[in-house]
Amino acid sequence: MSLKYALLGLLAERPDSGYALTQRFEQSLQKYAWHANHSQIYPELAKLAADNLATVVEEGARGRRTYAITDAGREALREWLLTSGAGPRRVRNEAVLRTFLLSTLEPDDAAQLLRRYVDRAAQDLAELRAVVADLDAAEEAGEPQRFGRFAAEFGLRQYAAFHDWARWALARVESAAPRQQSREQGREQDLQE
Amino acid sequence: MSLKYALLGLLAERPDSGYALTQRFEQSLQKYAWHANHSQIYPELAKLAADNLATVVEEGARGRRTYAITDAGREALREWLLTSGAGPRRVRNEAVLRTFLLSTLEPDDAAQLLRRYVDRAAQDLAELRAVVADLDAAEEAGEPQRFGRFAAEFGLRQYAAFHDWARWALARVESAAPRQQSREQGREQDLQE
DNA sequence: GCGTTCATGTAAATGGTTACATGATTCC
DNA sequence: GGAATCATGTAACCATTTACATGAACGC
Repeated sequence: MSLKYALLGLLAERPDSGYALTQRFEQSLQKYAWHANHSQIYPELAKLAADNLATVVEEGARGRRTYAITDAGREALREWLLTSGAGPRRVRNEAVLRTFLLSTLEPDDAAQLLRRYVDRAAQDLAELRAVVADLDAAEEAGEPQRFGRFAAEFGLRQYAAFHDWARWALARVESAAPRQQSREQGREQDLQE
Repeated sequence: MSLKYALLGLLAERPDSGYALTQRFEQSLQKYAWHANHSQIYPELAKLAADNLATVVEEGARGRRTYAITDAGREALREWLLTSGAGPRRVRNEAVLRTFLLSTLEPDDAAQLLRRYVDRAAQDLAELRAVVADLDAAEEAGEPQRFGRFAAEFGLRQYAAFHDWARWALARVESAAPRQQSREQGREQDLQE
């Protein structure tokens, strides 16, 4: 069900082809909200058109078909947003799963992984800050964008929180096993026979 | 693939039955990391046993079968955690999707929803803080828990970030359309002219 | 004895991924 | 003319959800 509304949401911002929507998915939604690839998107667009929630408004080169949201589509989207918030919050996020399970590792393995996470979060943060700076500059210049800026800010705060958490977790893991983090392996003392 | 490792991870903490694992899924993983229900978990456990990554270590009342992770299972889990971090980070999170799409609504609708989100995040935060306090108290008393504390701290920081984001978004939406929000709640003081 | 919780499963349908397939257009 | 990109689709497979199904044990 969610894919349907994700597409309606993207179309509510502006009309686009399946190809373009696939790209917008990759850019704005994939990392935080929802993922889908083209083989799912094309049939779903056909379904939206069949249900009169979207229509083909243009046929261009290379069989390109541009879809636009209809009034019925906009209403369906609004309805879903305003009413559907109550249910259970189910999440699937493999990266987070990995971080949770990391506490099942030996402290040295866990610390090694956490260091990688901290580094990568820092990188992600730097990239997003650049994106946000661009968006803000564009806004200064007059454009009214909304969707992208919200998403970027969300990502920014999420990554910052993750970065902080990973450093907190690393400190905990290191203080739990403050032995040798000098050599990376060489664990000799753990045969407590 | 992820379900397999999620189960191995839970079993790495302690042996449990399919029934108990279903509950642990609901408590610790569902909200942030991964979701699965019993009809998926039972067959997957059978598969783990067939692959010798887990074994039945006890058969109790009511057909209860307790599974434990094997050495091979522990090694498979470690392998996955240490090597699989590179791929694309795909996320499915309906709640976040809804927050992103909210910027397609009329400002008044969006503001109304955001207020709900702010309130709920505050509630979630309060609940988690209580959980964390309990965990920390148990730790003071000697128990060495690891998994649950990491997850709880993660949730805490995540909800805090979401709460902040929602308030930021609300301020933006309200300043974009500062018309009539006088009724509906009773907030009079926010025209800080 | 009756209701609740414990406990496990299977089947049908839906949702999602990966692989296969095709061809037009653009840029060089 | 050849490579890259644009553009759409289908099919087979795997993952997940929902619904159906059963019965033992426990608390009262």
